[in-house]
Parts: sequence; structure tokens; C-alpha cells
Amino acid sequence: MPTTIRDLAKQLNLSISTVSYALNDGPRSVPAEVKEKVLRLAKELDYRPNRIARSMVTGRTFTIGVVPSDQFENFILSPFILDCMNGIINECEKLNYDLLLFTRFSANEELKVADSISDGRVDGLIFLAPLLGSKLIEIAHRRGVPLVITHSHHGEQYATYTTNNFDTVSIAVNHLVSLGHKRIAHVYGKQILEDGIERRKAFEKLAKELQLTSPPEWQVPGYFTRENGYEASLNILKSDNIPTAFFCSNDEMAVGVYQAATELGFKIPEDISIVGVDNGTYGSFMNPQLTTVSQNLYGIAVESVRQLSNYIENGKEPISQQFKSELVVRGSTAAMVQ
Amino acid sequence: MPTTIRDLAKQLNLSISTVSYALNDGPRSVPAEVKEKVLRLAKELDYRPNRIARSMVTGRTFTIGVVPSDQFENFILSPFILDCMNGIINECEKLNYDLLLFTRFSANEELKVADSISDGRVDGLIFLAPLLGSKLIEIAHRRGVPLVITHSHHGEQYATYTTNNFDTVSIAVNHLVSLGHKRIAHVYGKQILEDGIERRKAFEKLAKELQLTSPPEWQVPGYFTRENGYEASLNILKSDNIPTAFFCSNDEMAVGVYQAATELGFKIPEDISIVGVDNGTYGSFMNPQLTTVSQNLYGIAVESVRQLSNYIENGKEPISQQFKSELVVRGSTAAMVQ
DNA sequence: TATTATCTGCGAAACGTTTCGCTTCTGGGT
DNA sequence: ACCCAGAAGCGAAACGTTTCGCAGATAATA
Repeated sequence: MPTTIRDLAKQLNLSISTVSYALNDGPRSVPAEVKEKVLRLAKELDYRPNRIARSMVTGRTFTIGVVPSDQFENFILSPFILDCMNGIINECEKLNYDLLLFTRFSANEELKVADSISDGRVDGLIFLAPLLGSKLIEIAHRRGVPLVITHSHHGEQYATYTTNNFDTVSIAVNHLVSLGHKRIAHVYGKQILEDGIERRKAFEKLAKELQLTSPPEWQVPGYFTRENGYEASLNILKSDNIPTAFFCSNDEMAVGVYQAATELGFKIPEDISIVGVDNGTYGSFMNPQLTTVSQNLYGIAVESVRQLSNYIENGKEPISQQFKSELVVRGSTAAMVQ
Repeated sequence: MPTTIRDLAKQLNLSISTVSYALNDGPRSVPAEVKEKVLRLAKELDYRPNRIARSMVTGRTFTIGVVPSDQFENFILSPFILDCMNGIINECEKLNYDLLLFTRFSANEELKVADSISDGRVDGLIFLAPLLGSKLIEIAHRRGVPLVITHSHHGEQYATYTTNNFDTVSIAVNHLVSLGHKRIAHVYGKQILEDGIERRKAFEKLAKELQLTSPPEWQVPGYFTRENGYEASLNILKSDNIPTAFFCSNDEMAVGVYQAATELGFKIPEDISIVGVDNGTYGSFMNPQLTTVSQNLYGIAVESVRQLSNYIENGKEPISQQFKSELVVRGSTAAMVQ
């Protein structure tokens, strides 16, 4: 029972089309007085256009869909996602898009989810760090939904916004090496996420090249979560063979290492140096503040929205981009004392 | 050019209505063979119903709108919001709703935002800790959009999901008192948010009742952000009159106090005890882990979604609820040593 | 004055569904 | 043999917009 354009037309003895032109300032002109009359009545009757009906005919929704990585409850809105979302949200606000957050990521219903993200409710999709095996992207692409991907590649045909993981790891490890560390452990991330896999490979390569001491038992899975980072590092720190530094494939796991270290009486950075990856906002919450490699999560998010929108609006193909990582030295790393 | 129901009908020499009944299993029956035929072709042609068109006729969107507090860039997706959103998202997944995140909260465009949240795209709205002066709620209500409010009241007519702020503060302060603290500072939150105002009043009342030492210069604005919490507490800690404990109206400000204290060489909790409010997930990231009063952010979010959905689906009026606060003792508080 | 543009405005189609009202057919019960 | 219920299926209305094709009136051009 909200006011419709038909109500306005009837009360003013005008045709629907004329009213529509008046309300939208086009695509045809209407005399100023008519327009004023229409707008006045519209205001009086609290008329607001039904977006669903408009979408029906225009095919546009002015909504962008965000598809977070499926399958991991903790990943839904992790601190990592928080920073991505902040960028997406702010840019969407600027570009006048709203955001449809897809919440049904249960892996066992992949086909349902696929239908859900391509049922006409969004103008385009942003995939946030999708899992490697996920078929969602391929399906959405085949169905002609404009899309971009962050923090993962998925083949040449997609526009992706990423950082170079080898550089990222290299920056972190070289920072530690420059401080005199040679005995370095690696808490690595999920091996079904591109970042997890690549960073692990990078660390292995660098360990060899730089002749680090990092036996297999020092390279442990933290699955990108604080809890697992804690457990994995606890085992190492309890053993009789202890590294002088930890490289963690993301900041959250670094938090876990902080806890394990503190619990066992190690001082950071005096006894143990720790480096993370991401530079999430909460890294500066930590005590001491975390040394990390910035991924520019915010910037990546912003750029992906921009390119997606530019494609939707102007048909300009989005261009993949690789962002630079950057060392952020804070309080969790220190030079070795012999 | 996606397949439509009309395409299916044409290819099968059936009417549109019959195809619709077959696809939806009702509301009328179709013979098993016909149904099978339809479903097979639908699959073959990758048919999926257009949700926009369906919404057009059913009036339902199976989407819930989330309206974060307007006006504060930092508040968009603060750690506080993170925990709320986690609850909302998980419950929406269960109940098969998707989430429309309204990102256009610029206060100067309040009317536009009002139109945006009531233009037919959502079945209902959740307001997250709305500002006290915001007219959005009233407008949406008047327009007949089902809505619930978290972390704020806005008059009897609304369903609200909150905690008792007096209890919350009382729990925190009494914890400190029981540890022997009498000299307590308060870093308070935004005074345009109900929680900010009420907690401040509660602290003032309690300070009087419990005969605490807490001069005006120890009651400082932190605006619910880390940065401001840092600055406000830094001033106090630099003065020659120093409290033995800080009560912070949320966890984020407590982080700021941690930093100020650490920077000036105070040890937590040996020199200074700190209590926060919220029990956000990142509280346990801190070192030492933060003693705080749990607000059950997650539970509040879940319940608000449930009630909203129950209203949408079954017309059952949502019932306001006040949640219990709970002390979470961790490492940032300790007994006074004389 | 005759001819063309330009301005107003209307009616109707279209977007892709759901669902109501009808008609026709089938089969079971008297 | 007759009646009636139920099944099967169709056509069309409806949801609320946008926009195209027309037509009549008015103004500008020759």
C-alpha cells in the first residue's frame, strides 16, 4: 500500500509515463510546472520508487555482491575480512552502491549458493580470497555476472587484485635476517588458499637460499587462525630446540604465537622476534605492537570495487593488479644479541 | 538472455503456469512425468528463477537489511561491529536470508538513506547501535518496514535488544573495588550513543555511592575509539595524580589505555588495572588479555535476527529483550598491593 | 501560407515471475 | 447412464516501473 507512480498519475490526471519523466528528469522533458506539481504530490504522499520494480525493467540493481571465502566459520568475518570490508564499504558508499553480503557459503550446497549469487540481485560480484577448488567463480562467470577476485588468482580470464606472495615473504624474512636471525620458524596458513600455499613455498625457497636453520618441525600449520597459531608454536617453544624468530603467514597467527611465547615466559622481542603478514588494524592493538608486512588490504578492496563498477557502468574491462607489500617495523622484532 | 520460464514453456509446449507449478512444487499439482520433464530441461538450459521478478510479485526478498550507526567512519566496521555482524551473518545463514549492508550513512543525506532502506529491497531491518538523534528508525517504522534495534532503545514502540548499562558498569567497578581499588578513572564513550551516555551516568552514580576517588579530570572522553582512549588516558597518566585503575566503556578504548600505559612504563596489571566492556573477540588478542564485561554481542545479534525473521514470516511481534552482562576476568586486573 | 521541427502528453509493451479463474478431461460412485 | 470430484492444463492479470511509438498542438522556418 505504499504510494505508487500510478497513484500519482491518477490524482494528477496525468499519464504514468509523464509522471515517470517528471520524477526522473528524463529521458523526455516535461514542462516545469508539471514537474513541480508531480514532485510536490510525490513528497506529500511520501512516494518513493520501488527499487525492485525498477530493477525489473532496467536490469540494474546498484548493488554489489560480496562473496566471502566459503567453508570456514572463523573466516567469515575475521580481522582480515574486516579490513577488506572496510575498503569495499567505503568505496561502495562513494560510488552509490549497496552491498549484498552472501551468507550462505556452506560448501555442501555449492550449487544453491551459485544460484543465489547469480539470480539477478546484483550488478557484479567480489570474491574475497576464494578457496582454490571453489567452482562458484567459474559458474558465475559462465552465467555472465561481472566479477573480480581479491587475494587469489583463478586463471587468466579473471581480474584479480593481489600481492606478490614471494615478495611479501622475502621482505619479512630478510628483515629478520638483517637483524641477525638465522633460526626461523614458519607458522603457515591454510593450504587451500592461494596465499597459504604460495607463502609456504616462498619460505621454503628462501630458507634454502639464505641458508636458514628451519627444520621441518619448525614449519607448522596455523591455518590462518589465532588458535592454531597458538598450538603450533606452543609445541615448538616447549621443545628443546627453539628458534630465535617466527615468521607467521598472517597477523592472526602471530597473535597466537604471542600468547604461547608469553605463557612460557619468553619475552617479545628480547627472546623471540615475531613477524606477521597483513597489517590488519588490530596489529597495533598488540603489545608490543606487531612488526608485519603490509598487504594494503584496504587499497586492494577499494581498487577491486572501482574496477568492477567501471566495468558495470562503462563496460571497461577490469585490469588485474598486483599490489606492493611493505615492511611495517614495530615492536615485535629486535636484533639478535649473542 | 538467461533462460526464462517462458523459454521452458515454449520448448515443452506447456503453459507458463504449469511450468511454474512444476518448478515450485505447487501451489497446484502437476503429474510426475511433466514435472520431471520440466526439471530436466531447466537443468539442461541452466534455468534459475529471477529473484527480482519473483520479489516483484510475492513482495518478499528474503533479504534483511543491516543499518550500521551512521556518521562515524571508524564505526563502520569496528571490532564491535565485527562481533555483531558475525552473529547476524550466522543466523541469517541458518534462516536462509541474505544480507543487504547499507553503506550510505552520510548524515547529511539522511533522507536519501531513508529512502534507500525502505524501497522494497529488504523484508526487514536491523539497526545496529543507532545514534540517538537519528530519524531513520522513525521513518522506516512509519513506512511499515519491519525492524528491530540493537544496543539502543528508541521508544516503547520498538523491539530492542540491549544490555543493562548500569549493571554492566556496576559489575566492572565492583570488580575493581573488590580488588582494593578506590582511585578509578573512567574513559567514557560517545555521548550520542545510548551506551555512551548511560555508562557514564552509571559510573558517576557508582563513584558517589562507593565513595571512589575519581575527580573530573579522571573522567575523560574516549569516543569509543582506540586513538581517543589512548590520548585521554595519556594525559591522566602523565599528570602527577594517577589512578590505580581504569574503567573503559568499551574494549577498544582499553587498547588505547594499554598503549599509553606501556609507553609510559606502567605495567599492567601490576601498576594499573584495566577493565573494558564488550568482550569482543580481539580482547583475548591483547597482552595481558583484557578483563572485561561481556555484552554477549553475538547472542544479541542472533536473537534480534530471530525475532525479526519470526515477525516477517509469521507476523509474531518481536519482543524486546535485555541481556545479562557478565564479568570476564583475565589478565589486566590485579589486587592492589599497599 | 505551407512545411517542418519541437514540445506535450498518452497508451501500451516489456521485464519474469506467481497465482487465480476457467475449461476440459478422466474416473469413481451411485 | 448420470453426476461430480478431482486432475491437468491454459490464459491472463498482477506486481511497479521505464521507455518506445504515436498523435496533436504549438512554434519556428521557408
